[in-house]
Amino acid sequence: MGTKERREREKENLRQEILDAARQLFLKNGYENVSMRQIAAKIEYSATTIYLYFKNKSELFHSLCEEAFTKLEKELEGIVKIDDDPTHRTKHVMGASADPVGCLRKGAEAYIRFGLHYPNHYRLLFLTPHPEDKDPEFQYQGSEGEKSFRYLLEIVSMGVEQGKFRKADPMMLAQACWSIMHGITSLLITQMGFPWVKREALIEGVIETLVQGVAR
Amino acid sequence: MGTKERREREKENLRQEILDAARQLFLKNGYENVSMRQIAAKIEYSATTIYLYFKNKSELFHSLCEEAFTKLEKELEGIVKIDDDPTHRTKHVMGASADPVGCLRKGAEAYIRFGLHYPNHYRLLFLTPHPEDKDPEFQYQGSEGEKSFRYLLEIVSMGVEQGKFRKADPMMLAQACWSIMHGITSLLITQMGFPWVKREALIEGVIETLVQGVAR
DNA sequence: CGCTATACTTAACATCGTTAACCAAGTGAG
DNA sequence: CTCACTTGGTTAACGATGTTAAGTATAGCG
Repeated sequence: MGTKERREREKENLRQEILDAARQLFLKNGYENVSMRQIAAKIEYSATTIYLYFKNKSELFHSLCEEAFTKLEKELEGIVKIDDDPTHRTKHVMGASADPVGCLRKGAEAYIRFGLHYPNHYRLLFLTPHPEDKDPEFQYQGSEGEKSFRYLLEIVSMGVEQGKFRKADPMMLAQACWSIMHGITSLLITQMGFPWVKREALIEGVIETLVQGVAR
Repeated sequence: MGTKERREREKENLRQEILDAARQLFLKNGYENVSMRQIAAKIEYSATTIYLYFKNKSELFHSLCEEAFTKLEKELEGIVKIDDDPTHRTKHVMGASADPVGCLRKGAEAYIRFGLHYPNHYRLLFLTPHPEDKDPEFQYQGSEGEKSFRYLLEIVSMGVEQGKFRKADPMMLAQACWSIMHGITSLLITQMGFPWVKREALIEGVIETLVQGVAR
């Protein structure tokens, strides 16, 4: 009677194959330049088969986004340890003696490197307009993206609390920090024709500006 | 014998009509969501006529970009006055007594407001990938975008020179500043579903971080 | 008047995302 | 065992895209 489960397993297999093929193509060519037919060809199925597993191209894309966010989250997890209480009402950083400035610096570095290492993923996550994000249907809460942001928020909160960061609303400050990290990451990805100074120096310069800007 | 000139004039007229129609549509719907046929319909010509005036959709789009950059340039011009010498070898800001910190603050504010006021223009300029930007054919020098950046570079150079900004390569610092301005602008445009704090407070916070970060 | 260059259009191509209709194979019931 | 139904896949098609090739009307000049 394991036939039902076998079917289930095979279905999940194909789903993964689609995701793998789509990820490869999206990463190489970018969202706009890969068609459903190309993805289908890569796994040797007909194009319409994909629609049996994903509502449309956008949903397929979003699945990969969540995946990318998880990757980013893992990356940040190594830098800050968060202890999430079961009520989901408060969170606190492990080790009150941790260094917010150092965390911010390393977190920013990790974030930027992540974006530059997976430029197409990053593009998908933050540079491609998602029309449905305005829909009430779409909710940010609980998404993988939210979790990543919480890490940053924790660092900033701690910094403000310890008096090491400029006195300001932590949420506002965290969003400001994010926008700064995002600025350099996205520009380096999209504006490849611009005559940038040496990349390492620029990244270091931005991070320095960020840290100097929020620390007191 | 003015017929030749009249023809010329009429041709230029239609070119402008195309640009006007395209601008309106691009601004309302974004690059990807407007077709050559739609533009053509708006001016009541056939789609192929556009190709007599512009090589393709991308070139049409680039023309509008230059236009948008000019707008931004004008905006910045009001804040900083630049005196460009004819040799194009050196530039210097008028009034050595000018305040770099104040200029940076006002410049950043103008930049961000520009992006938020013309979100689709901004998207076209900085958020849409331009494949041809990697081609050697495309050169950044002399473009309208370069001129805008030069304003920023001048402010920063002056700041460093006067010892009011952190001691660092002015070009690097200017690029860092730009990336910070761009970060908040682009995120506010693209991530409309994110639970931002009050917009004014956030912008103020980012600018404050920027200024604190580069000033010494 | 007739020729030619100009300005524009229609038709077509290849490709896109997506839907509808179809088909073959496996499952379960009588 | 057989018949109906479900499952998982296909082919064909629709409307739309950017772009090119071929055709047409018109206006100006000899």
